[in-house]
Amino acid sequence: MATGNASSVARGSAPATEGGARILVIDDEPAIRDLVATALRFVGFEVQTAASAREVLAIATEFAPDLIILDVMLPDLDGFEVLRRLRAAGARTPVIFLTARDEQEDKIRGFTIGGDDYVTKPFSLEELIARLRAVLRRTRAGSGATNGGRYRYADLELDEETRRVWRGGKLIRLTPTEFRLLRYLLLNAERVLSKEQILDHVWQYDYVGDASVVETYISYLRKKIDDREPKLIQTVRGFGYSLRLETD
Amino acid sequence: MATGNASSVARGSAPATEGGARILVIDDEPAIRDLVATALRFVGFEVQTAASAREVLAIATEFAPDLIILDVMLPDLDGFEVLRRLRAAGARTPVIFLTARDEQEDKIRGFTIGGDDYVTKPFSLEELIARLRAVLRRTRAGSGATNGGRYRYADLELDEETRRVWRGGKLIRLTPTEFRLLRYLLLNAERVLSKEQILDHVWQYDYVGDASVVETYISYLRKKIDDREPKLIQTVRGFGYSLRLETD
DNA sequence: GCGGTTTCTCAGCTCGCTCTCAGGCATTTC
DNA sequence: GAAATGCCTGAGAGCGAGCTGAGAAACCGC
Repeated sequence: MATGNASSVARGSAPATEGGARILVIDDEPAIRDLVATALRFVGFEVQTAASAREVLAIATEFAPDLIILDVMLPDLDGFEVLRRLRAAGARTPVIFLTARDEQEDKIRGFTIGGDDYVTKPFSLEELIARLRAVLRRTRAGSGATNGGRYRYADLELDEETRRVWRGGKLIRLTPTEFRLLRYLLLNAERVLSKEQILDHVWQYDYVGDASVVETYISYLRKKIDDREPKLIQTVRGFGYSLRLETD
Repeated sequence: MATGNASSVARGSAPATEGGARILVIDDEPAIRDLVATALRFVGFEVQTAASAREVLAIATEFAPDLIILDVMLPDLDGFEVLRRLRAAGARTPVIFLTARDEQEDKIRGFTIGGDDYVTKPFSLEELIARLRAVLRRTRAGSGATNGGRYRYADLELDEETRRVWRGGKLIRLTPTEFRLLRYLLLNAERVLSKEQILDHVWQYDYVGDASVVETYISYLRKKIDDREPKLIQTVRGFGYSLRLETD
């Protein structure tokens, strides 16, 4: 089988629902801003960034984003105030807040009500993107038959809302990390993913430690979902892993 | 065995009855107005808002809402007066009053003899939405087979009108908070709900304190309704809780 | 006001989850 | 064939999420 053929897979990591939705990312730390922006662009979103609250309202009008990712702690204005002004201006654009774990919970609460949501730093890209898709799915509801955050490959199935996973119709219990890992593999089915890529997406961005955890978790997943034929998780020696049917 | 299809409940947070009913929300506090509007939109209602009594009559004609949520204390006119004028103008639109706990309750009672109702601030969204559905159900009666605010999952049953709960035909006594929590879980059966989501919906909007109360109440509920097989309340470690049969 | 109920906090405990590490197997390279 | 490298997996340490009992505080009905 030809190497470098993984890219022939059109589906890749951008489910049809993406449709090049526009995302506005606001964070004053360039590292985070770029990390998020790059990751989002890579999976097919159109991304605009800003470093301060001041710019948000103007850009929000001009760029007309479908969703805003907004750091709570900004140098000039507090994220909640930004949301309030947005809403006051009549904008319904859903917002996902980025927040440190212990920034007053009570203030953050109250944002899982509408389409809005929040993600605590440090996060994993997988988790952020999953949340983002969930919000987009919800706010677009009514546009009819959305697949409801359900992903499939061969006889493997994953449901985002109920966080359940089936292999051949049989329910499988996964731990949080196993779930994120499998979701990442599934969304990138047939692609070869390096251990570093996997670490970058599935683990929190501040994770320090080597990539051997990935091996361990692949092993866990294999025991749980790949204990039967046909095997779905393939090792690509020297490169990484891939979720696919080995057709040769 | 059919995977996870035990639910007779219209899943998701928007029961079929909603049918995009139009709700007009009047409150002068932007925070409350937005909170309610967002939550209602999210569960599938069409929402219009206003900040003062003056606007009500005009909008009520133009927007033709199916229900009005009306703060009693408004800067310009008192909510009762608004209702009086509405009725005088021939409008039958049902009203739910929002009122502080100690605004003369007797006065309120006098005004809620029709299809109307009232909710005291601070309220929980769960409670407001439940009341609202109840009023709509009543005023729409005659349109035939409404399920009468009765929700079911497996052998668990909850009656909105009588506030009663059965497990396997046996009546269970629940405290108010336990009831709201169970209702929220039931209306979102099979979904995984985070503790924060639960707090936002089931507890009063001004609750400050951490999410560990949720754990306590889950524990209470388990003792009362889940003291037998099959277990219905599932912990999804690292995410939250879910009401469902674990079919494995 | 009083007794009972309900709500919420807290601390101790348990157990699940995460991650490290080491020895073994497989594959590649020399 | 031997050595080197890459990957697999079992064992186990450490941590922290979640469970629950106890009790303080608030609330309610009379």
